[in-house]
Amino acid sequence: MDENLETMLNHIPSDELLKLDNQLCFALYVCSKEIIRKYKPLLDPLGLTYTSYITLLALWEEDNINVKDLGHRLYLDSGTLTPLLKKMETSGWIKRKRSVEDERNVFISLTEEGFALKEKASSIPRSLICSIPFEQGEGNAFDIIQSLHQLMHTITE
Amino acid sequence: MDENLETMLNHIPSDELLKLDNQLCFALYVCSKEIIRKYKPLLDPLGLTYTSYITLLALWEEDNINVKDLGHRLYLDSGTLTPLLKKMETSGWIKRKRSVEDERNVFISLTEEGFALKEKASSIPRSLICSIPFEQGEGNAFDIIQSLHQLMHTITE
DNA sequence: ATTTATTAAATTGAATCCAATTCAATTGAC
DNA sequence: GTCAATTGAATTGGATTCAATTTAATAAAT
Repeated sequence: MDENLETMLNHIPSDELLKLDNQLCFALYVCSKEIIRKYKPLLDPLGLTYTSYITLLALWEEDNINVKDLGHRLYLDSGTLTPLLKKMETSGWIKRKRSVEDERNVFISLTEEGFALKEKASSIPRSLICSIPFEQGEGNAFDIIQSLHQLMHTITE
Repeated sequence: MDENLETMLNHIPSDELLKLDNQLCFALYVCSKEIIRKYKPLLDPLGLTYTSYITLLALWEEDNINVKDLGHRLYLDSGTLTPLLKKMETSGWIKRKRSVEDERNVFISLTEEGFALKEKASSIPRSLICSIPFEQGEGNAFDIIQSLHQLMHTITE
């Protein structure tokens, strides 16, 4: 079995390759949506959406970062981030401040409230993982995360 | 190492659990978005979006299905499907027909054009998998799909 | 120095998605 | 048979996302 992937694929009929359950994209898409849905009841009480949550996760690790770098970290562009960050500023969790050295840059920093939210959010990852009834012996969350990161880097070069 | 997951989690500091790269949701979310982006150049020439593509995949497997069952298959609700299916009808790929036995049901069936599109789409899965430079020895697309399906079922009960 | 190119954010427009509600048809309870 | 509950689609409203464009600031080229 030392044929390469391409050769291997040519031995699989197109009909099989077109089945919904054989699409990597569909499996990712469904898992992503469904797991994000699971966060909702945990985030709602904090007034957070999924996107504002991951933005805070990024800022709790690295504060005072410009929109470009934040977007690079979160795989989001300014079209998504600008309105989100404006809302988060209104909510009082972050400040947006244009750089004086280079006025093209807008730096995002946490407010006291934004930083304090970390405490309240600290139970979320545990709650979430525990809410997923992983089978014994089945690859657990950590294993899957690792595979996905490998995939993520493979996809995005 | 026969402690359960919950006990294990309690030995990991909250700070570690709150890191962006340790979130299962974020890894899924990024992989999902990035891989869907990779489809765009393949789908654009056929006039398909990602959502209409997976809808056709479902219909090529099972034609003449009502909106509810289609939604169940695709993990989408009528709020998403109704406008999508109307557009796909306008494009000439499907027909929507209200059932006479039970007028609450709308059945979706492929037109000749919709069925014929399957030929043109048949190269897409191969093109896509080949466009991802999987490392030797790394889990390949098929392995990941399998893990994700397990996860999908675990998440959605 | 002036012009050109590049960069970072912001804006615009289209598509997607979900949650909640509405509406019509059907089923069930009595 | 009538009223209430349920069901399947459709609708509405809000949020998210990306692609493409615009604007302003800076850097580079000549």
